[in-house]
Amino acid sequence: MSKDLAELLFPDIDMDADAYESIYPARDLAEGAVVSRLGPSPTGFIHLGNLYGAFVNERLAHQSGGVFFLRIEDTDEKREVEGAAEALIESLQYFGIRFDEGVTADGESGIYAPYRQSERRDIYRCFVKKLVTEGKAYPCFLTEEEIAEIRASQEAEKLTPGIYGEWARYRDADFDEVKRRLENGEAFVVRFKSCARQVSEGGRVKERATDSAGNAEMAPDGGQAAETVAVCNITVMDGIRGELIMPENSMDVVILKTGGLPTYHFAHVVDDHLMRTTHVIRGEEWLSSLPVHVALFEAMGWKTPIYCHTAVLMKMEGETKRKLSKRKDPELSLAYYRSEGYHPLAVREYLLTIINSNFEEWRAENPIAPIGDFAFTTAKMSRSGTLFDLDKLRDVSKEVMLRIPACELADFIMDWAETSGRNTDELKKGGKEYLQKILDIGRSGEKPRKDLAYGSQIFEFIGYFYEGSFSITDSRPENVPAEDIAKILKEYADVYDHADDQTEWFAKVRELAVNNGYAAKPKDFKKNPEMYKGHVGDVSTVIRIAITGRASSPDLWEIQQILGEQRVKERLLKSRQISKLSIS
RNA sequence: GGCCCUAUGGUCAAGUGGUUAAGACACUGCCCUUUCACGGCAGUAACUCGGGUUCGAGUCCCGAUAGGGUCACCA
Repeated sequence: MSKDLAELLFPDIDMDADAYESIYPARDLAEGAVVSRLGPSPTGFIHLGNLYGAFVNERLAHQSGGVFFLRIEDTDEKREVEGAAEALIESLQYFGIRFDEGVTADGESGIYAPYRQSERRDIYRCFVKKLVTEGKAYPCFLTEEEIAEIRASQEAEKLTPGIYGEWARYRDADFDEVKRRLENGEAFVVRFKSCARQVSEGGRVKERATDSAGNAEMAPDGGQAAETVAVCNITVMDGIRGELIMPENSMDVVILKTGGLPTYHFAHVVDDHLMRTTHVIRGEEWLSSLPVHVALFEAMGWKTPIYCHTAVLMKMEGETKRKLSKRKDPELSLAYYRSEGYHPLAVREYLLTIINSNFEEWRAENPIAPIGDFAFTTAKMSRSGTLFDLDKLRDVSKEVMLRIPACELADFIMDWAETSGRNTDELKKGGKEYLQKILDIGRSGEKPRKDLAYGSQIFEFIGYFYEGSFSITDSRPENVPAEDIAKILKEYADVYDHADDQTEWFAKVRELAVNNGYAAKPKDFKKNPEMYKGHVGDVSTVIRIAITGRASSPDLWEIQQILGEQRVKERLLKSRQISKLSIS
């Protein structure tokens, strides 16, 4: 009977489902090797959460000597966005995610192909046919309107909405009716028969947890110790969360849609079995459909993979935390970090600090080791929703930038400026070597500067090295009289010798300061403020503003060396002219 | 609303029955210092609540509360 039904539904499928076992054989991997995958749907938006998940998958597979592959889950034609898969691959690649197998930028690689679910249609249909044959699934002719009605009435009666029990009208429909409807050209979906033990079968007493001594009764205050519930519970071991107790699936969920493509639930079960996935690592939002997946694996007679449900990334909105959303948080898209110019390594490193709680500690002990050396564990993964912290990212980024040689950094900045649409004319004109010198200011030695965090910040930070973006933005220290400016600048220009080393140079600045009534050292000024107009720092600030346009900058001497003698003199002259104008 | 997950400073978090409850970011002050940055020192600030188990609970159990997730022919 069921066999006839299956034949009626899928006359075109004549392949034996078991044959797939040999087409997609078990992987020959060492004990303990993790096979994981990323299964994005190509909807065109990639946010930090995707990267977060990708890292967990990637690390777990690669550090165990396993395989990490990319499968595109494009079973929803309605939401699919043109070119989204390509963009996703490119983006993940930029942030350092390496796949061993699956969909690539220009095709596919691996023997478990195809890796696009839309191309695996017949495989799914073959397994659906098998389930129908075994009486574990059935065609359902409920229309959208009918389902909406059912839902409305269920809600009115405060019942759990869904297709189950008496509402599963076609669950036991007879062959002739199905045949008639099919001949009528009616559209159908295939639903999986829930085999949850229902209340009508006698119900079950919800099991209460027992303490280590075996005492089942933990409510001595007379509270309800036991409660009758609709279905039994199942227990699943989650790789991150440990033992999970959930109600058995009681819905007749759709596994094959009208168009002949499977739903996520069914597709992932078939694929992860056939592709020999050992660990399904995915977001917490999948937790509630876990019972469906477990039931599906059981019905298929397959071993369930180890599920690892990661915490979601949250965002602060007003007073409360909220899950990152595609629509509302464009600034948390991967594209944002790219356009702001965060180095991929920095984003990677930051994500790792929130993925594994002991990463920061490890990093402190191994300041220069590559990320790959860190032993990543699911046990150290956070279970609660994490708030994204931009301050922390920036801090991490500063450390990461310090580890990158100036030469590479210069290339990075050049590339970033180009791709993010900045004006790169001057950058190019100045040349890479010039940029490299600028980026390397104060980065060597015991206590290197940590000025550099990300592209757009750096671009702004080094602006005064380029004539086009150089302008005087800060004003002189308040205690320096306006008439002193031109005088200081003139005297400085007179004694300036580009060949001076840093000590010689500063000695001259100090002398100049003293000659003009400024203290040689800030401490002298603090002790006797009435004796001076200010101190050497004020004089340096005047010079600094003339050279860089700003009251604060890295070491002036180094800046002057990089700018070159001629431009230093030009800027001094220009400032003198401006200050004269402002006096008169 | 049902079900599920989560709960330590503003943020990320150590902590697995006995601690003066780590550390990092951020913040504040001081020191170093020609500015800024770096660095050093110091400081503000936390176990959601109520029961229970125990000699002893942040840690175990139950419950409440709060936040989040999910209840589709979306993944």
